[in-house]
Amino acid sequence: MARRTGRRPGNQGTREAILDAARAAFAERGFDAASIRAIAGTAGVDPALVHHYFGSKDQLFLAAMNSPVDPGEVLPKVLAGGADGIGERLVRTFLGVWDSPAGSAGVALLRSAVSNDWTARLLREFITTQVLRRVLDQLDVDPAELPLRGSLIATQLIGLAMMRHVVRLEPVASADPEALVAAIGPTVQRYLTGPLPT
Amino acid sequence: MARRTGRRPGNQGTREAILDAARAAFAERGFDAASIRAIAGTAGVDPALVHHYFGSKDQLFLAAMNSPVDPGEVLPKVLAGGADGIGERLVRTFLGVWDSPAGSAGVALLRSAVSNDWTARLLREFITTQVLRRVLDQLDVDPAELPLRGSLIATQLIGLAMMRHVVRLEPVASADPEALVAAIGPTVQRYLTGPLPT
DNA sequence: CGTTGAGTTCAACAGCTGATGAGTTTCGCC
DNA sequence: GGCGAAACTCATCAGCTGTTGAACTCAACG
Repeated sequence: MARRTGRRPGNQGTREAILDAARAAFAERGFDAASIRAIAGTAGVDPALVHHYFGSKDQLFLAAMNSPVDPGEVLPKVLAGGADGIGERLVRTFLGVWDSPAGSAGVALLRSAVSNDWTARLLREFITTQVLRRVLDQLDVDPAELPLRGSLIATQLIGLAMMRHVVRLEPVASADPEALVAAIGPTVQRYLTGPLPT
Repeated sequence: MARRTGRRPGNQGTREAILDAARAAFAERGFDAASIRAIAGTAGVDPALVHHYFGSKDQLFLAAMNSPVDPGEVLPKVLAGGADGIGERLVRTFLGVWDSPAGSAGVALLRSAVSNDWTARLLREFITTQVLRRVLDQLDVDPAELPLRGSLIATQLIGLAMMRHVVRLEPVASADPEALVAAIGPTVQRYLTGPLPT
């Protein structure tokens, strides 16, 4: 079987070029406002080719988000050190991720989740199943308390990302990362290990 | 002078109906995604009438935001009690505002600021000139430290609003307000009066 | 009465959107 | 060389967008 003849070239990076352009566009304008025509334009490609590769705008978005985001790799290092000082380590790692290439995917996800329903669901599921679940496995937090502690941390960290990378409110937008770690780390620490209201 | 003849009826509330529909639409979909046609539709009015009253979509947005938001009224009560327990009072008042009619304007502003540049500028200026300035006047915070303290508070509070009213992550989305006050109040308190990193 | 002008509607413009399907080029294999 | 298939382009569709200008309705005034 497997009669495979015909053109099978190295697919010389145009697919990756489209994904890069898509990530940049989604990060800058959000899912709804980013247009396939503009993405194809900066990738130097015909708009129809985007559909040829990815089928629909939704699937293009999913493909652009899936590749660079991988909490399974970075989270264990944060959790391995135990509960002591985990707040500061979490904030430091969090800030690092947003300044990396994966950061544009994050901005895209965040921007899109605000104006588009199904991307918001995507963000929620990412937070709950990809992040909170792993924390629960590694750290011994009371499973009954984990959702509240986790979403409290989410309010602080998503708010930090919003102000620093989306709304760009100074001086947080261009503050030294370590200053933010020192200021916000204790907050996260308290949300994770401190007392909880009844 | 003042030759005013012709029809001068009571302007029977259609203008307010348009504003209400606009606030709801902007809150639910954001500035870009909300359409004048849809707004006119739920207001039971022809789309052209919206332009007749407000001129452009931008001006309609401004008109819809201006009426219900007034930090000059609620902030003094929060600040009057002095620095003791101001964190909890701020969070309590903040949550109250978002659950009031003014909350939909807030959601609209927040949603829009993420995907639209000039509404983001609007939100930034609202935070800095309407909120932080008044805090500076009433509380004796070192003016040099106020911007950083203020924007740290903004990360926490905007993050709270995002999670509770936009992304709707549970259990924060439907948590008892007083539980959130108890959990987040100390954070705000520390950002405002606690030590600051160099 | 008739004029006036605000309230309101109709029809249409140009521009953009995601998507489709047929057509063309270009390569790898037999 | 020539066949097959992947990479890629062109033209086009229907639908939506904000905005415009002319037209119509109708209550109040002189």
